[in-house]
Amino acid sequence: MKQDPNSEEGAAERRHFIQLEIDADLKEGRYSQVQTRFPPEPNGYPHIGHAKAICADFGLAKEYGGICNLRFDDTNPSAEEDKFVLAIKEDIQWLGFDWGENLYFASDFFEQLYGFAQHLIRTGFAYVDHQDLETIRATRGNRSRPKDPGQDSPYRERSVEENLELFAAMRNGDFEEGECVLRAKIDMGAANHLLRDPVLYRIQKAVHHRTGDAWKIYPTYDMAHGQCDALENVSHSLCSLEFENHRPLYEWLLDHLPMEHKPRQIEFARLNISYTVLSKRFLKQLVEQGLVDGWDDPRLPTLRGMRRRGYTPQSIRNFCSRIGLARTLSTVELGWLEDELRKDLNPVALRRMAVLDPIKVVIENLPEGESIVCQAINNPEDENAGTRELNLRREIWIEREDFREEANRKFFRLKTDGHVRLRYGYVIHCHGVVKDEDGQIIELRCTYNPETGDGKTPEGMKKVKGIIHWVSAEDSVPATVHLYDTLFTTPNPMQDSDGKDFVERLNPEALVVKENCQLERALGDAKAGQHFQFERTGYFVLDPNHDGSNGMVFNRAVSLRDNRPKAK
RNA sequence: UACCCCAUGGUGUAAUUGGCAACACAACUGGUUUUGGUCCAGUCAUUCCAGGUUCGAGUCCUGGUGGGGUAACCA
Repeated sequence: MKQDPNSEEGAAERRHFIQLEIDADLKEGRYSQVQTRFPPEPNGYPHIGHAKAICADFGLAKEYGGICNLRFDDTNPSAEEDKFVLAIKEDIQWLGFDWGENLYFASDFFEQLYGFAQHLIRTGFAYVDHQDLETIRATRGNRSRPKDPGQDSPYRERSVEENLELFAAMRNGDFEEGECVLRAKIDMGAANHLLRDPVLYRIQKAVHHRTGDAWKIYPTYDMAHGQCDALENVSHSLCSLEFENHRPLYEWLLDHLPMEHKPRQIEFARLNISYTVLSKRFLKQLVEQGLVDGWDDPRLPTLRGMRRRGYTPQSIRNFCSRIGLARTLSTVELGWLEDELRKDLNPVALRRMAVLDPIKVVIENLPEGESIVCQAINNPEDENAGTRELNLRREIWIEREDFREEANRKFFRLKTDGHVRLRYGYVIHCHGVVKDEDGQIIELRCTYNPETGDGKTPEGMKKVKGIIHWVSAEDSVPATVHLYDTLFTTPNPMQDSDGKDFVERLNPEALVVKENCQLERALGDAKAGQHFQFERTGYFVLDPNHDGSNGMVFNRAVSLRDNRPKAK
């Protein structure tokens, strides 16, 4: 068996910068084992961008024989909900990763984090500030003159006792939201503005999805994240590049707190994919404005959307391994995702015939009531998949686009007075076209050549190049098929600077519904989530959201690669 | 504007840490094929620019240019 150097198994050869850093840390004894964590905030549904992080966090832990925790970063109760905790867990498991016993919530650490804050106050590194939000922002630095130092808060030099008392009062609910915050006392002149006395705790009286109203104050990201990492014994805390300038603060807090264990933050570039958006904000907009049918719409790059569309966990993992991990901003071609799915499905998906846009063909020399049994191969990539029988009958369906009254040489399917082979069947000849009053073709009159079974070309006959799929009318199962295309019409919908809203770049043909499809009989007992290759049209999955009460609905996960030259 | 980060083919990543620019995808050409699929073979870059160090620079240094992130009581 040939090994793909980009597959999960073969990836050992090429090491990305994080692997090299971990190698060095292990070699120099900075850490004795690798411990990572995936830290989502439960405020939305994961998408393919999260899959990159999940694969990195869980994948690296596995590779080094370590552990990866799942930690919910639930420090902002007004944004978070329990349903997202469930959804995130579900998606991670679907992707094929398992946190086992290692499930944490930042909210589990609230008491300890409170103690850390008291420690900072006692050591003179934190104070309660009564200035309002605008004042704090303004005094941290002038945006047009960022080099000027900020101004100290008038409350900056309060006594330890007073700060301790006020902080306890904050916790107790004695203050209203916005009345005061706890700030770190670092350096109001720091070049990195994040170090200009950042806010550590703020008052929020919202109900937390796990701790209810037990807390009136909540730690900020900076106060919570690194400390949770440390408490969980995380060695390598991976995050995206936007947290880069939080790293000095991450380290400052760890250095000023009584911690023996110091995790290390390493940032990598987040994922961009052409023709789609990977930003929670914009995805949310599409869902809320009803521009797509919910978070699991197969057009969306959400994990639940992709799952419903027919993407496999393996294909997504292979994709993540193929794109690698780096600090360079990049946009991956959407085609890679499709490619990985085809690669995953091609060896295993059973072949079936399905006519998506049917046109009737009458085979005149095949009498009514008679049928010819044809042996069809279930999967040419897998002998063990066996064969099935198809009945060729007088009336069959073929694809409307497989017939042209006139066409150039590059079109080698059926033409008037031309020949084409029915897959696993016989060569037919078209000698008549029946149209309705509007000129629409409603039927083709053909004859079949009995000498052409089993792919044979009789002596003296020109070999027929075109082969098309078909379904016998009497045996067919009607169905609806959803065809998907890119969500947007341009590769960088968010970056185009033509002044238009990205919504205007939505692709109206991202979903095309085909309602009168005719499937071969074997598809009648397809199970939800089962993948098929419809010959010549793509890979399809039975939509799990349709129970079959209104007929079957198949989603096209991805088309077959299409190399056809443009035929006229 | 300030701080930080990044720059290798159409795309994404490599380059034994200073030693013949590699892999995959796409594209193009051909071959095989009862799927215009799969599979097979071939073609496709003087590493953003300018200097410098060196026998030797994609890699190190200096200066540009371009792109990105941040400047929240979100994460």
